[in-house]
Amino acid sequence: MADWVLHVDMDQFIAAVEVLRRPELAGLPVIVGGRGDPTERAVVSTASYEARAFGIGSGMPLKIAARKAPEDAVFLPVDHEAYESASTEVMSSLRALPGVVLEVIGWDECFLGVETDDPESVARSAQAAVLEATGLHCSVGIGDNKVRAKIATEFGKPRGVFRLTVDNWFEVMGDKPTRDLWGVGPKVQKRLAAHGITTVRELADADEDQLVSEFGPRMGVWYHGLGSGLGPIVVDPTPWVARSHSRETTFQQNLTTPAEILAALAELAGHAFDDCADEGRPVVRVHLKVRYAPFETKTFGRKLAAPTTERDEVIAAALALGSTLDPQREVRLLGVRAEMTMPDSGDSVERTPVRGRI
DNA sequence: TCTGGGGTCCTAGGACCC
DNA sequence: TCTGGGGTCCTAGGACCC
Repeated sequence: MADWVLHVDMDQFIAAVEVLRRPELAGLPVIVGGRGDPTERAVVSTASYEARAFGIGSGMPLKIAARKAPEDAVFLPVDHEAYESASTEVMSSLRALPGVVLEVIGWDECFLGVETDDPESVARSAQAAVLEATGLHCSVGIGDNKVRAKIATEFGKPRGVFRLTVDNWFEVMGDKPTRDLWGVGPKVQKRLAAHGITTVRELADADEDQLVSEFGPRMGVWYHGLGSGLGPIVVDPTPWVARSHSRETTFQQNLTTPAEILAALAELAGHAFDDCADEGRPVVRVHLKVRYAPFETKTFGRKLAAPTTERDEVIAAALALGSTLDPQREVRLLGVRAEMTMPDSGDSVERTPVRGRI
C-alpha cells in the first residue's frame, strides 16, 4: 500500500450552489459577484460553464462581464453564508470516508491523505459522497504529493479524475508554460522567461544557484523543485488558524475629504478588531491598504506598543496611520488589517511557500 | 475598459546591538 | 581617513492563492 494525496475541487462551486437552490437557472449563464448589480464596481466571483463560454471568468469586472453576457444571463449577489454552509457539508461528507485525513484549503477544495493501492477508487468514492450529501459535483486530482495532486485536478475537470506522479510528470507537464505551476503567477513567469526559462522542463533543468540569486534562498529552491513537480506530501488535518483579519471596501464613489476617509477607517478598523476579538486573541499589529484613484495601491503598517484587546486602541492606531495618507488624492479603496498574536503551538510547522491557505 | 475581498508568506533594506 | 561583520527585529512592498 502506498501513500497518496488527493485534491478535491468543486466544479464552479458558487454558481453550482446558486443553481441548486434555484433549479430554474439550470443551463443559463449564471454570474455571481458583488451585490449582483453589473453596473457597480465589483468583480465576478464565479461564472457558470454556460457563462464561461462567453469569455466571462473569475476576477473580471462585472461591467465587462455585462458587456459580454447574452440577454438571458443572470447576475446574482454573493451570499457568503450559503457557500459557507455548503462547504461545511462537503467537508464533512469527505471526512467521513474511511481511512482519509482531510486538510481544508479553501471554501471549495481540500486535500485528502490516504494509504491505498487504488487511489482512483477512493477518488470515485469521494465524488459519490459529495454528490450524495450536497447534490454538487467535483473533480479529483491524484498525486504522489500535494503539488502534483493539485495540478492533476485541472486535467480532471469537470467531474473527472486524473493521476499525476513522478512517472508521467514530464510527459504531461514538461512542455507547459511555467505559469501552469501552482504558485507561479504572471510576474514570476516573466522573471523566469528573462533567464530563458519558459517551460516546466526548462525550469527543472535550470541551474538552482541562478534561481536562488534571482528569487532568494527559499523561493529559488522552491521554484526549481516545482519544475520537477516536487512538493510536500504530508496532509495536515489541524484546523486552520487565522493569523489576521482584515476588512476592506471599494467605494462606489471615491472619497475626497479627510473626514470621510477617517470615518471609513474607523468603521473598518472596528470590524477588523471585532473579527479578532471573536477569536479571543489580542491584536499585535495594524495595517492599512489604500487605493488612490485611479489605481495605485499602498500598504503600510505599524506594530502596536503592546498586544491589545481594546477596541479603541486598534481604531486609534488605524486613524494614526490614516493621518499619513495624501489629502490631495481621491481614495477608491480602503482596507484595515489587524494581525493577532498566535496561539502557542510550538510553531515548527513546515510551510509551503505558496501564498494563501495551505 | 475596468480592475473585489479575504488571506499568507517571502525578500530587501534599515536600525540597532555587540 | 577610514569606517568590520554578524545577528535580530522591524517595516514596506511584492507576489500569489481562493
